[in-house]
Amino acid sequence: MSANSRLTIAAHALAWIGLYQRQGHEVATSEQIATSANTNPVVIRRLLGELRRAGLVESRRGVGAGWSLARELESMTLLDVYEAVEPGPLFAMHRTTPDQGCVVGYGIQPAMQGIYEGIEETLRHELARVTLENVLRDVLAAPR
Amino acid sequence: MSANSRLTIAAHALAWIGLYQRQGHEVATSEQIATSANTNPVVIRRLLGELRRAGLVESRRGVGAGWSLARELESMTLLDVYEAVEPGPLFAMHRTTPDQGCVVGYGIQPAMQGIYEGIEETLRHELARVTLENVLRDVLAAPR
DNA sequence: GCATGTTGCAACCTTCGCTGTTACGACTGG
DNA sequence: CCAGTCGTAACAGCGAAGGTTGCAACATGC
Repeated sequence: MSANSRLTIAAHALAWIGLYQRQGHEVATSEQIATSANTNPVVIRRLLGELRRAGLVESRRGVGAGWSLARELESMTLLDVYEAVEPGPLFAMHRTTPDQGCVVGYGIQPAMQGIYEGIEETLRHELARVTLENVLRDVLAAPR
Repeated sequence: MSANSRLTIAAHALAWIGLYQRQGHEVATSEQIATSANTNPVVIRRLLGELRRAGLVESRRGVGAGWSLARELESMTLLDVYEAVEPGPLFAMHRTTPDQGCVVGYGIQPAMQGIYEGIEETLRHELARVTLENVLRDVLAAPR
């Protein structure tokens, strides 16, 4: 599976904003987050833009602008983040329609569809069990 | 997540070989399977080669050559197939090391690693619950 | 009202993995 | 020896994602 770091970076950004706000700051800039994540500010803005559409963060413009949480970290789960930044299904069907004249070619897609749906439902359930507060706690618990 | 059809095609190929053998044939050719899956025989050979390394199928060369199952479909699970054809982890870390001088940058990777491992374990458990016999049954159960 | 700092967003390049395709050697049964 | 099939390398095409640059939009302070 072509591994995708979008969920990781998004969690990183949310944890960073959350911690920064607890230290008394109002807003965090994409520049600061990008430095922590060692990437480009535009990448962060793109990701946070998707999180904003999902109602997880807010942004201000102008001088003293930046990003802030729209909800408490306790009320955000990895599922919220996952659905905000990962569009498609986990497993894909054939890129071209299989031979509908063949018994297997005809039945394989509905069969796999049903199986995959169950598995993705379980995945979503697991993601929903982890809040961003859990993530931040784990981050701060890392041994020096 | 960039969706990947490898697991789907591999399951298709195994179901096809299994059904073909039940119809009294000894071996299936990559050409036949490719026709059913509407793709190129080389793609099938590559995938089946990985399944052979995992001990799920066997191949013969020479005249009358082709592929056969190494085990019964009942004893193969989607987890076996998944591990044979999907190399990496489901979720990736940052492509570049985050800022180790930042608390979040320092702790984020171990934190996410632990979370992801739990989730992937659950995913593997779900995949292990589905046998290729289940898949073939679902395939044949598709309404006409 | 102007300077400043930041977001919003488009455009483009690079990289990477997968698929598709061609080609050809290796192998084996007849 | 011939024919059919696997085994595998090589390469092109595609799409997703990240990285980068550039610039307009915006809000705040002076």
